[in-house]
Order: sequence, then C-alpha cells, then structure tokens
Amino acid sequence: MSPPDTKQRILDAAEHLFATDGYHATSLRCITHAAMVNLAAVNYHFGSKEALLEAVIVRRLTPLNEMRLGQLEALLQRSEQSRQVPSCREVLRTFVEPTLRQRQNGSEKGDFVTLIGRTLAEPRGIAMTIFMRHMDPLMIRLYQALSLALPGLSQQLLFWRIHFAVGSLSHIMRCHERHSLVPEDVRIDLPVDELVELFLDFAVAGMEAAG
Amino acid sequence: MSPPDTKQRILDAAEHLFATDGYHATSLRCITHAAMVNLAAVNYHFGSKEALLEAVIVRRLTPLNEMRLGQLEALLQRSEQSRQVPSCREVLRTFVEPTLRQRQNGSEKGDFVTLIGRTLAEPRGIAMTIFMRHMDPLMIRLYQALSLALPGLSQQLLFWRIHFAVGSLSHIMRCHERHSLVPEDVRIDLPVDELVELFLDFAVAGMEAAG
DNA sequence: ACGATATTAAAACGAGTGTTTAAAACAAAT
DNA sequence: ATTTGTTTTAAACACTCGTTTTAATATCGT
Repeated sequence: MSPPDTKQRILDAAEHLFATDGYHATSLRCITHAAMVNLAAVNYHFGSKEALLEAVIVRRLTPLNEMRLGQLEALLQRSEQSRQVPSCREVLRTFVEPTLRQRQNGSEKGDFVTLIGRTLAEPRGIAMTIFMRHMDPLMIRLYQALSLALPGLSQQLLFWRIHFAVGSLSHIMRCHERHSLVPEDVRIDLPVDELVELFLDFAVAGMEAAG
Repeated sequence: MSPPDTKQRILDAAEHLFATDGYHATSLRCITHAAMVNLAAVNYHFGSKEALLEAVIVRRLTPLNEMRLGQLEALLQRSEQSRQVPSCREVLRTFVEPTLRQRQNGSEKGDFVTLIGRTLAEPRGIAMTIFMRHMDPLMIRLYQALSLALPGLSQQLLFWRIHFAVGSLSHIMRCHERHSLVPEDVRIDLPVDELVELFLDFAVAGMEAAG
C-alpha cells in the first residue's frame, strides 16, 4: 500500500510498453496511465524519457549479465583446472541459458527479453548505446572463451559466426508469438530447457562448421 | 528536370530515413525536406504515412521476391529432372544470395535491406503486417523446398531451424556498421559472394545438425 | 487558345509530444 | 506542533506530429 513503489510501477509499465510497442511509439502519458501515477512522476524520478529507458534496461541487464559472467568464469576456471579446453556448447550455454530462462519467468521478465531483442535490432537507436555500455565487458570475455573453445577458427571467422549466432538469439528473444508462417502443429511455447538445447544444436553446429 | 519524379524522390528519401531512423522516429517533414518536395506531397501521392511505408517496401520487395521465387523454382525443376533432392545449401542460396546482393548495390538498395531487417525485428509493428502480405507465398515454398532437402527433420525441428536462420539473416541485413564490439582487424564490408558463403557455411551446418 | 485535370504550394488544423512550473499534500524530525 | 524535505498533483509550456484545406500553378487533350 505504501506508495513509494511509484518508481517500480513506472519501470514495470515502461518495460511492458517499450517491449510491445517500441520506444518511440510509447508516450509518457501512456506509461503513467498504465502505472496509475501522475505524468510528471517520470521526469521527477528519472529526469527524462531516455533516462527512463536506461533505467528499464539496467534494472534487469545488470543482474542478468552478472549471472552470465559468473557462469562463464566458473566454466573457464573448471576447464583450467582440468586442463581441458571448454566446449563451444558449454560456453554458449552460459550466455544463452540465463537469457532465455528470463523469457518465461512470468510476464514481466519476458517483456525485458523482448525489449533487449528489439534493442539489438535498432543499430543506431538510443537503446543501442545504452545497451552497449553494459554489454562490452561481457562480450569481450565471451569472445575470449569462444576463441579458446574453437582454436581452429580465424579471428575473422570467429567474429562473423558470433555475429550470426547473436542474430539468431536476438530473433528468438523478440519473436515468440504465433504468426501466419508458423505451422499449426508446431509448439511456439517450448519449455526453456528444450528451447535452449534446440538453439544450441543449431548454433554450435554453425560455429563449428568447416570453413 | 521534369518534376513528376516527385513520387520517386519521396520514396528514395523515405526508404533511407525509415531504414536509418525507423518508421516512428522519421517525420514526414524530414522526408519531404530531404526529397526537396512540399510537405503535402506525401498525402497527395500516397494518402498517408503508413501507405508511404507500404509503397517503399513493395517497390523493392516485389522484384526481389520474384527473383528469389524464380531461382527457387528453377532449382526445384532441375532437381526433379535429375531425380535428385536439392541440397539445403542450394535452397538457402536462392533465398539469401539475391537478398544480400541488394545490400551493396549502391546505397539505395542497401537502405532497403536494412529496412526489411528492421521490419523483421518489430513483430507487432505496422511494417510487419505489410511485410507479411508479400512474403507468405514465398515462405511457404521455401518451407516445402527445405523439407525436401532435409527429409530427416521433423516439421517441428524444421520450423525452429528456419526460425534461427531467418534470425541470423535479418541480423546481417540490418547490422553492417562498425561498432565497439567489432575487432579492428575484421573486415565488416565483405564482398557479397564471400558473405553469402560465410553465412551459408554457418546456416547449413545449423540446419543439418543432428537433433 | 481554352478548359479540364493533375500537381504543387503555403498555411492552418487539431491532437499529441516531452518537459517544466508552482502549488498542494505528505512524511519525518525537531 | 511546526518546520523541513520529499513527493504528488494539475496546469501550462513550447513544440512537433500527420493531415486537410484552399488557392495558385503546371500539364495536356482538343
């Protein structure tokens, strides 16, 4: 009942609306109405619409990246102790699995994954610069790990294949609705673990393909 | 000099701006200014901003789809005559190669590919419904061809892997700029044919992976 | 040359945008 | 109970948006 959940309510509403309609197509009036707060609350608590977007992204991306980085470092440490190179599949899983797991934890977090998927799709958008600031260190580490796992690949090849895999993943992240091209007998709402393995089958084969 | 290139100029300017800034972030005043025509010209010639978007998409998508469909039908006919199943790589190439070839034919057509890539990334956007109207028949045919090329895959698996591959491709289509995550010694502007084969190496391996 | 039609031009329309202001309501501390 | 600082509210701000209107201009068939 205590009302200082205003910020939270704004964040929740903004997350949902940014994800479904996009940043530019969502007005502050829409957000504040959905959050049942006053219009000026956004500028009071966050400063601007753009700063609100950053807050929306950071709130979930920070813990998500910590989890991804933690799993990756743990894997690298294990592989160092056993003096074995980590497998491409294991490395990718540390990145993919925490991501897709968020997608079906209730509706809120799913909205966030969709939002990030859309962000990745707007190269020159506002959200992209925000996103980059918080992704750089993790991506660099992912690069190193994949370079270890796939010693046969040139840096050029490695880059392009990561590029392809990221494209696939971001596509899954934002497109999880039935549309006319989906055969009727195909389940669109797979359990996370199944989807993760399905994706890894595809991505790992692509990464390890002969060049 | 004769000015009835007004429609063309609007289409060109809109294509470029929609591709770089997105539909909602682009105003008609921006477009008409870039096209050096009067503001009212858009509504006069196209009816509305949304109809303009459709015109922009249709102008290039129609011939592109004709080319893709033509190459695919030709391949299927050849394979029927030789009583051999078409290879996954050949099938995918009929779809991918005409697409990526447009990307570097001067700047205009590249803008279009970027726009389509962004369209694919906004599931519930206006552009998506427009896009779907013109893609359905081709996609159905692609499904059939890939089903032929990969008889070992269940329909479920086939759907998901096409989903992944489409994600990869749309990512390439819209992201062709250097950003902080691209290693300095990696060429981002590969020749089309190289990029096509690079992508096919990845996608075909993914499609054909053991499940 | 004239009249019908198609196109351009400038201006205004009403609605919606993000943001700011100034007063009101609230909270906690002295 | 009064003061302090924080939060909420309603109203207004200055713009920009897509679209429409009305008049001027160009184009073309006869």
